Amino acid sequence: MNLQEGKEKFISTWGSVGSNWGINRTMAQVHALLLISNDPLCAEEIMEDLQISRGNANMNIRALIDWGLVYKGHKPGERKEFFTAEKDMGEVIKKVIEQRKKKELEPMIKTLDEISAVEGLCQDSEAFCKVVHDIKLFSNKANKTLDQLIRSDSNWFLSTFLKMIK
Amino acid sequence: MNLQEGKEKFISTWGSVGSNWGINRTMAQVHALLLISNDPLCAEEIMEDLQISRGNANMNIRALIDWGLVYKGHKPGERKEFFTAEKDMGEVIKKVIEQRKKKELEPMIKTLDEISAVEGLCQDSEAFCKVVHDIKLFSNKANKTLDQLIRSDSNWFLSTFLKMIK
DNA sequence: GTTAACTTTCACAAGTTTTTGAAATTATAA
DNA sequence: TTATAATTTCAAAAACTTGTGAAAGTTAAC
Repeated sequence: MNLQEGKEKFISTWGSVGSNWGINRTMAQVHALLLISNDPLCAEEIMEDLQISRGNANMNIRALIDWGLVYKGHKPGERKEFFTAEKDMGEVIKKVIEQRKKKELEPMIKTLDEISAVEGLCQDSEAFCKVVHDIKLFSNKANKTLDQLIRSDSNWFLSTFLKMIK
Repeated sequence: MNLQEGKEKFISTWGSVGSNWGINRTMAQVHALLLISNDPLCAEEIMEDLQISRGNANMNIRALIDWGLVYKGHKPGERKEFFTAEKDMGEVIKKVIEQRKKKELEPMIKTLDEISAVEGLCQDSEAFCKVVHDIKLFSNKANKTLDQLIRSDSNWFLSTFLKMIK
């Protein structure tokens, strides 16, 4: 495998990993391309490199910026925008967690609270009562911890995280 | 909200949570239905309750059994199979982690190792070299830790996990 | 062994998500 | 300003995923 093949492999692997984390394939590929690029790239270069349409490139770059995984920049005298990836993996993980927390965990907690409030839940269905209780317990703790992680400094976060997981 | 509405809400919420964890919507709904049921259910009952076809029910029950999230059982004198969900949330989390580790983390580690072996990687592209190194570091540690979690007793796992995340 | 109840399979249908490309909009260098 | 390079939008197309139902395959009670 040479450098070029390595880059292609990295981009496609990161693409499929991403799609298991709520980041669509192209979005993750754009991120991967920027991650391994020494210099900022413009939309044109991204389209060219990944062989995708202008609209697709734009949408996914925009989404990456929303997630805080890509930054927009300019070069003096140039009109077009140049993009850079967040390369600090601690930050990348934090940003992804933040999005998933907001989209998944928080709505689930809200729903579980509503369900817990149902009259006679625990009289009528023992299994249901217990499951709701267990998941609530778990997700509330997870929610608090993730908040702390998100708030923490990224170096501290990654090193603690790596230590924590041994 | 009454009990019935609560159940429906739980099933649909669990369905959408699941789909962010590599479990398709129907598969997660079947799991949810079995989770909150006091007694084992047969295919017919699941089809009826979730209003899905026989084929669909069968495929998803099968997949849940493969993942270890649902168990097959029999009632004396009855020919058909009855299904029960794994209700220990520690086990549920372990099983999901196990699958994702196998499908995502392991292939990624393999690819990163191949890429690291590329001649002159670090001479030719500093950014690429650094990113591959960082991700390798992180994913190898994560891999080892997840192995330990998967191997550990589920009560120990959940309580440690809850403590760990504060 | 026969039969009927139950499970599995699979080609096709329906639903969902992603991508395209051309037109509309915006922004800036001259 | 004006010309034009660059970005954004969006409806339609393509690709992908999931679901259906009827037919084929199994299995166990009799």
